[in-house]
Amino acid sequence: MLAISLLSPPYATLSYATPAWLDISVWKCGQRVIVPLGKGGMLRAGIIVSIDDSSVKDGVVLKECLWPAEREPLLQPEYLAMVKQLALRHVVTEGEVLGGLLPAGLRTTKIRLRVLDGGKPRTMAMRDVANMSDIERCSLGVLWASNAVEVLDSTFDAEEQELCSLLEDPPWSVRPSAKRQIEVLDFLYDKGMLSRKRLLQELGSGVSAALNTLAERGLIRIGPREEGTCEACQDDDPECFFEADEGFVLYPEQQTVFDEFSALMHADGARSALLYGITGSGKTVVYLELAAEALANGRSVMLLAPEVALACKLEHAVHSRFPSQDCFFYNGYQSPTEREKTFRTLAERTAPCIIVGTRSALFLPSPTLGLIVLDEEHDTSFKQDEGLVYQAKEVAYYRAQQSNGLLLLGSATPDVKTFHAVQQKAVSMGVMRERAGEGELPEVSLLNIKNMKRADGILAAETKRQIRETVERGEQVVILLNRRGYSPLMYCLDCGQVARCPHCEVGLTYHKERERLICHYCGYSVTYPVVCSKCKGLHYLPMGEGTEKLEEYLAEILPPDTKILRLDRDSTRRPGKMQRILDAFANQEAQVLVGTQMLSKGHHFPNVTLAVVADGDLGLNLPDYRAAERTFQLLVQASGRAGRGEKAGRVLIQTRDPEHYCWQFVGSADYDGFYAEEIERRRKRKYPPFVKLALVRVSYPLDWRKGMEWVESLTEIARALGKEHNVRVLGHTPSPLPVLRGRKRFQWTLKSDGWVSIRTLYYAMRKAVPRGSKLRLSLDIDPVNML
DNA sequence: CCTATTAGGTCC
DNA sequence: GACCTAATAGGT
Repeated sequence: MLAISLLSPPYATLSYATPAWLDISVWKCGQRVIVPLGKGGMLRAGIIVSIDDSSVKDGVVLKECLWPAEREPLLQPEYLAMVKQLALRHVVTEGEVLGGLLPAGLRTTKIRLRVLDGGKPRTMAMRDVANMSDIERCSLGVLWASNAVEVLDSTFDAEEQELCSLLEDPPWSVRPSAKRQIEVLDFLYDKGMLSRKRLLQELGSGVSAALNTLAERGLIRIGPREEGTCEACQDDDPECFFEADEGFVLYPEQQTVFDEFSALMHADGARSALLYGITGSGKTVVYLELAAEALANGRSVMLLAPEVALACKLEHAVHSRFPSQDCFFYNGYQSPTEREKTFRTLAERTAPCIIVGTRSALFLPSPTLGLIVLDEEHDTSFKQDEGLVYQAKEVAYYRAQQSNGLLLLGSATPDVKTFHAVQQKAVSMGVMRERAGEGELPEVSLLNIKNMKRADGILAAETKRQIRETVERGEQVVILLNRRGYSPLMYCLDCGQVARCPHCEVGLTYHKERERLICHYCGYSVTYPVVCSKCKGLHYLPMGEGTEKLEEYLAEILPPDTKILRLDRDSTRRPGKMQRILDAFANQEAQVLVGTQMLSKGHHFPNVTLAVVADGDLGLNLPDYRAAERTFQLLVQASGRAGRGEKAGRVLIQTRDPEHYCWQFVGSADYDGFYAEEIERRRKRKYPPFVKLALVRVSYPLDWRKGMEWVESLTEIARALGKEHNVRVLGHTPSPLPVLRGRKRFQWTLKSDGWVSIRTLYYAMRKAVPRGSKLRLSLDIDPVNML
């Protein structure tokens, strides 16, 4: 009997009989197989998770497993153990975990068998095999046993390989009457690079002609991805100053830390360590030297960064340091084909190698890992909170432990939880407090803008003066504003109504370049001007500012020949665009760079002497116990942007809340001080790491009248069980975004001493909801994003 | 009383 | 997710 986890709905683990048409030795744990499901005999792909002869409960007649999708199993027992662990932890099925982890090509039933029995080669789909008589299947089984049948993997349609990407930014240079073309362009702008197939699927096959026209006129490119180029940086990174083929001379501080960690890596048992090094202290060099050591011991290395661009930098560094070493690059933005290829290659590989990528790379099968590095470990991107929920740090910890390797977390502003673990002696720590280059830490000053009127715009007079002076000196300025678009609120001048998203009840953001109002939560958009839903008026007053407006405003107040660049999600839609903007700024083609927080991470501009944080409080008012931590981390990272060259840098932070406790520490980048204060607050208010905290989210369609009843009865269940299991249940409360994508949303906050009781409670709540209900329930263990 | 729609439950 | 079945509303 085979226990098989299905890789698509219902994602259950079901038992199947071993069929007569194949020898029992064909079936192996971790193997991909094709099975029938339901009365219609639909086909599903699954993974064998165990093989035994225990029986199922009475009345269930086992179906037979149809055919293996491969001869040797894709997944090793350790991998399956990890999947099981994740499923238990997040109270989901193994099928849901596997379905969320495997590249699309490894989850499909669309494989074909090729029969080479001496006659004319035949190929057949799995459907054909299912329709055969038992006798035919048996003879096919004989051929399989004699290796006369091979599996042809779902060669994706040619259309799947034709990737469409934009070559221009909005506004589009097409006739306004070309509705189809505009539809395609807007869609690509929103979703990024897409295959022709998906495009036709989503927009209807009617857009086919529009696609061709656009390609001909050079507005889009259709074709396979160019080999060897990566999404984020299309050419060589100017910062790759690593000498090929030899190690570095480490600074004394780096050497000390390296020696400590190297000893740790060779020790036995579970080991995790924190590399606490200020910005510019040269953490990457330490990672690479440790990697060299792991490889020398015949063990593989994983290097993970919070986002693609940073992972890309790491990859360049790896290539320079280890020119002849196999290095695999993996991230969620690669095409399914590309990801599948890497997954398969690594599943078979036994020789040590280096894997570089973002959080999703953590789920690649790999040869025994000696070292896993999470750079910028405090970054919230390491948590996936949509679809399959996981915290990369925990998965990394598990994998490191499983393979007896070292987990190394690196940051200048560690996660409070991680630092607490260091204090508890659960994690070792190495400290680097010196900048490896010349640069001195910048001088940080706060600017109180509490009394500034809205009409004055977002920059205080003093800020404007400093920006102007810096530009006039021929130096560069970086300005951070965590709000993209032109203006986040549009007031109707006739009735005072704010333009809102019909699906989410949040204000629509005006994007001037595209002449559109856009919902930043669900992507809904309408062309501007639009009639007011209440009074049918057409006159709006844009209130508040986003990066687009700030860029425009700066052009007005700065000398006319000043070049200004903008870096946010809108200006970087096209592949390679982000790198081009960063390069242009690094080459001093512009004096000012305006951007959202994507700018604060890891980039390095020697001539920047002033960094301005336009709205320092933006994060502080979020309904999240980590608001202060987040703000502190962001601002210290941002401060690191100024003064990385020879000239001294200054950082100017505008705030309406200068009394807040986090500012005194931001100024001197005093992490230790901040930590001491923050941990005391958490102890007093009973927040993690002193309790386990989870969020149960629920949502239902706006028009479903029974929804509220259900939520109320779930609260009762939670309360009753909470008392019994010593879990504090707060809620139900409307989510911070009470309506999203046309669904009403509520949440419960659960606090407890242990995860087990929280899971028990959630499990009971979910059991109360019938499957297939309009109610969607999900558990977020240790949420990173309270929205 | 018949049929179109929908809510609930199962899939091994 | 797709499909089957039972329950229900709405129409004749």
